[in-house]
Amino acid sequence: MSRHDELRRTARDTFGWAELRDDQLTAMEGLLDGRDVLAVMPTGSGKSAIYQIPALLLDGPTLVVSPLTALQRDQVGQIADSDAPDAVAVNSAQPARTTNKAWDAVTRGDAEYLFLAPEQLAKDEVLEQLDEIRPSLFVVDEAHCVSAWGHDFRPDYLRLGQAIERLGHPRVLALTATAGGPVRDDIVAHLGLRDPVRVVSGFDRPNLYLAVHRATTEEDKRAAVLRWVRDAPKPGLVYAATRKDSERYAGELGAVAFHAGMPAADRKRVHEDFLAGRADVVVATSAFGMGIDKPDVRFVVHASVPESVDSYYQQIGRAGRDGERADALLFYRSEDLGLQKFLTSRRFDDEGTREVAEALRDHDDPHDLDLSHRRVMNNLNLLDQAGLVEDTGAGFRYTGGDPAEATERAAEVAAQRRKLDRSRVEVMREYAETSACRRQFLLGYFGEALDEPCGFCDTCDAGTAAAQAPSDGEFQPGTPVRHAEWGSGQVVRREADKVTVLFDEAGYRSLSLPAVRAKNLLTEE
DNA sequence: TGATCCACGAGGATTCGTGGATCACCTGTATCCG
Repeated sequence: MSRHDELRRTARDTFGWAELRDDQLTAMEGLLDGRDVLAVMPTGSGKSAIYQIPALLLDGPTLVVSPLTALQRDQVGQIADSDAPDAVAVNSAQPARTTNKAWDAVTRGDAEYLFLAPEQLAKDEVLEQLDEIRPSLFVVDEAHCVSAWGHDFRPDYLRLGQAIERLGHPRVLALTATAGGPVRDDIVAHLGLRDPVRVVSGFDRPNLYLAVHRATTEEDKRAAVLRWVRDAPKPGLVYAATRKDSERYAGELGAVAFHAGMPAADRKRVHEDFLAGRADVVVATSAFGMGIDKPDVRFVVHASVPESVDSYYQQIGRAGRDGERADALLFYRSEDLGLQKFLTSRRFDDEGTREVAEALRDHDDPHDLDLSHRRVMNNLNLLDQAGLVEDTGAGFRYTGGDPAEATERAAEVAAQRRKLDRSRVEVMREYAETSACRRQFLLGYFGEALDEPCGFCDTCDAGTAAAQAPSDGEFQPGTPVRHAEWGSGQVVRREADKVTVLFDEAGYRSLSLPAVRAKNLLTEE
């Protein structure tokens, strides 16, 4: 039997899936060949199948790293409903007895799938257990979290690469629904994927109507949001930048709020009410959405600009999954970018970095310092990225010399990261302010070309998009270029008189084409 | 980064502009304690 047939038969007999698509098969075959795989596919396109099926054809259990315990529960339940072998989860929220039973089941081979959060893999005893059961497949679900959260919020995400090595580098599958080029590279680099098979399926969501409503004052914007949402067909989602704002809009709209500051029980209820259709409109911070797969969401409104196109695209992707028309509308004031810049401008933790460097130099465990876990890990990650720390598997080896100098090198790494974050905010500005086709803009950002303006966004309707279409073949997206000051980079977008480049060091920059031509600012490489 | 508050001072009489200080704040898991 051919491998395709074998995969298809397993899909049908065990999971009841009648068909597998080509991109799913390509990714699965990569795994069966022993390759690492990075799969970027829209939600609802059967991403989980990519590991669930090969897992049954490979010897040894499958480890799935997933960011939320709620998602883990859903997945365990979904597998339990199929004819596949058992799935179990290990996390801090369950009784020790349940965790012990889970480990036993995986060790004995009774359970095939083991779900964990990345924080579990930071624990020695967990890695020892995993070393014994020798997983044959290491899955990182929602892999954009490596890039989105690993650099500050959940630093254990950046340690997954070391965990993979420590387990003898089983084949690795990284799965996500949103990742532009730099995010993909970040995932590959931090997980240490070896020459991975990259499967990227289409980003376009042609049934989403893209539009931006510009406002000059906060009051005007607020009134416009309220007016629009009241008249819009429901259900829908409104994203606000702050918790306070989410509650205020919810109050004014007679809708429900959702943010991470709410009690867990309330959050659960909002989530369930929205899915069940008991709540028409949820006004949320970025906390809402992961794991939401509701087909008939008619709009995703942003009452304030988010911090990157990656986040924006992920959030509007929750609309119109049924394929019917849905609206993705951004209410924009350029002043709102300031808040995002503030939020992404983490100050470098000079003192903490030096303390961690000193502890490592003296062969002390940095976790014994009087610093939070997050602070220790973030500084450790910075030192690692500056090339001053080596993970030997048994612990960290410090190669940084003088801690004061090491701190300076780490500061440079942090500064570069900040530059990239800020330039990502600037790309959001460009999306909001462009008169070119918004769909071409978004798809271009993710490295996908759309030859003609889409005809289904506000700039196309206004007739400005057509005028912005580039007239010649110079500086096409994907072209490697060099700039005297900003070094090397890659073109990500091209309009009639403007080109946007992602520079390795300086982040995203937009340059005026007449100036580029007149002063010969960019050379194609 | 940007909004807001307050003190201050010119110069005018309950005004108005300026500058400095202050504050705003998105994401989850694990662990400990009562």
